[in-house]
Amino acid sequence: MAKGTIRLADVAKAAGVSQGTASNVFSRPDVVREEVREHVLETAKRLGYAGPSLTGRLLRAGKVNAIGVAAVEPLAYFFDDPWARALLAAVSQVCDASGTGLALVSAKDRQKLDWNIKSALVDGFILLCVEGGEKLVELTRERQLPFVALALNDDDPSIASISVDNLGGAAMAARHLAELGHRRFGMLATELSNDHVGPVGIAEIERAIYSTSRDRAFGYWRALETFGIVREDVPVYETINDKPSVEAGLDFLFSAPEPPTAILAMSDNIALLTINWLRARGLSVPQDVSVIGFDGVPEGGMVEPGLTTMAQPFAEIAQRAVRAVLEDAVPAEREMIDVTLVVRGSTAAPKR
Amino acid sequence: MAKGTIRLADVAKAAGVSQGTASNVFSRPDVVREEVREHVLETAKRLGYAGPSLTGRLLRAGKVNAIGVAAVEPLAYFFDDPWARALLAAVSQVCDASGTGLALVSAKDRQKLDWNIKSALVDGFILLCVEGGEKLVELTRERQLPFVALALNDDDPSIASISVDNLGGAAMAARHLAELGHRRFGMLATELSNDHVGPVGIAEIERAIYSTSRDRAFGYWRALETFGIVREDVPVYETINDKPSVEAGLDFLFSAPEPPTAILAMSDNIALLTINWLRARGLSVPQDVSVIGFDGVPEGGMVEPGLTTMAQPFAEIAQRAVRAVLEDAVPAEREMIDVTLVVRGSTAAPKR
DNA sequence: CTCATGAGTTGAATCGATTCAATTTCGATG
DNA sequence: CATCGAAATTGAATCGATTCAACTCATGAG
Repeated sequence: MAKGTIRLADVAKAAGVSQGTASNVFSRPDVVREEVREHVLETAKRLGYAGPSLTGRLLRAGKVNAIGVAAVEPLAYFFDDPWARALLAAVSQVCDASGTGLALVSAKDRQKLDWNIKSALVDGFILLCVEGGEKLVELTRERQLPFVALALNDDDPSIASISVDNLGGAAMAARHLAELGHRRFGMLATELSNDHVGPVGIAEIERAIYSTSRDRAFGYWRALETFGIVREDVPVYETINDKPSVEAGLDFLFSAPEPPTAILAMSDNIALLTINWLRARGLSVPQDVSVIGFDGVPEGGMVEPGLTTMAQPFAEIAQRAVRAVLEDAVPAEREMIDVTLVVRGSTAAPKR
Repeated sequence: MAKGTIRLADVAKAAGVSQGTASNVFSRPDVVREEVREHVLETAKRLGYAGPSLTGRLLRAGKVNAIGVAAVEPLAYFFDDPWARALLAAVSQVCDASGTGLALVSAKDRQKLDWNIKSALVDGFILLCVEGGEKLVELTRERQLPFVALALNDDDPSIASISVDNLGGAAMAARHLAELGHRRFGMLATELSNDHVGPVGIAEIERAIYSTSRDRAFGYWRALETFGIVREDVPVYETINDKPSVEAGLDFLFSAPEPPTAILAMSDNIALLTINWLRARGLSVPQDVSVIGFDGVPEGGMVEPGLTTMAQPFAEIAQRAVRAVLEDAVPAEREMIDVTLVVRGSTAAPKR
């Protein structure tokens, strides 16, 4: 019938009311007389009006009612990486509850990421700064929208960020194992520097560019030292959080004359890979080797034996992050959140 | 300096050019003289202009450059359910490549879903119709945007939909096991009707409201019958694709006097739960019992033994779905996609 | 009978960019 | 030197709703 699509103005005219009233029928129905409202609604239906156009509404309102989650990774990362998934599941729950939309923004190469961030229809961003965090922050800043950075490897106080207590958490993890009686440890690290995989020394860790990994290492060391174990005695292997590098790390750690009885894994991902590797070698967990992870991803509770780990309170992190974005995060706000020790089956006293 | 935020008009005025030119600087830079362009760009930067407002641009363009993926499930479903994840990972890859944004839309209760679909800023929808598909389609229709339904349990030809060949795939799965020599089967079904869990008879399957499950059952039967196995001899247990109901189903199947040597699972999820259950009972897979799944989720390749399954070509499905939405799906288009048998370690010849 | 009250309605201004026909500028050509 | 065409620029209309001050019209009080 109509030449183009039906506009609010068309409905208003057809129903014989002003555009203002027609608008109210949809966005503030209580203010218009029931009789009129029904008539307008009916007219709208008759005309096949699809409801107020969002863009029109947006233009005036200036709010999209959605937040974006961004990372310097391909989009699929959000569905593949366990940590990202756990976090997003939590974020989506908060969004669900508050009626906020969720848009995924990402790209591995800078060019595209730039464009994606520039053109995402959102009111603010949650930044997953696992890698390339500064780039991401920089790009997002230009957009002049509120944002909050998660897991940022940077202490710039002008960036609103939420992170977990890596130092304290790692210390708690190491203490747990030491208290069980372990004395020979091996550490499997997440990224410390760019493009490096392999055994690393103390000096390299101290000047690591990724503070998350560095803090976790420091935390492990600090706790172990109270048990008389010095850093020099704890071999460390840097992985890139994937299967090949973790297995290489395990080959390295277990080729030592006195292999470790406990593995300090800086992520649950690494820990889970470790358990599989040990199993395949005929080593049983936790009888032969104890393994502790970090993050508290749901997968850790679904394997046998369950993974002992330092759990991040994903729900709380998500809650705060979303709120911060929605309420226009105070830029100087830096929050630190505690992790909790979750003891499951992958840790026990050493054999003898 | 400016009272509010900087608009394009402000930049134009400050740079001493018309608004039209200023607009061109950003959206069609090639058309404006380099000299002028640089001057405007510089002015914009000086003023702290955040780039053309998306809403303003949108209003004119009428395109958001993003698609929504919707399901009648809580948002977290997209990150928790293996099938949804595999699919979304594939969809996101396509989106990434084509520079299309991705928005997640969902809600368990109808009220909210309605609102979410109405207010999602997208150019079209991909509908995950695992459950409550008709509701979803109905709601989406009102929005008058292109959409394509995946895994729709309905044969309405007026709905653009893409689905896999459940019948043929299931037949291939059953044939694979029968050719290995299996003769005693047990079937663990995904939902056939609403709110029912437990053993089901042939008649109930024939009048199942979910065609996906029904077709898979028919497919299994068809193949088995060519091996002389009649449907009456294949016990079927209807699950709701979660751990408790699957375990109840296994209790049922294996309490028979002659327990099955092969399990036909209608989803990889069920198959994986089955393998765990069997393991816990001291039954080894595939020596004691063979298990075949359906879907081809990545998890199936990461467990030991690997899961034999009928793999959906997620990448292809995603590709077609996204294209259909972006190119305004011809409503009468119904596509059927083949699944392929992926043989891994969970199936083998029966013991003797 | 008048006036205040308030619910309901109207119409025009507004949000911020894009677009396109019209106009100006400039260089090249006959 | 006049003229033509291409390139660059301008200005106004436009997208589709929301908002708010102003207005209408009953109703009830004084």
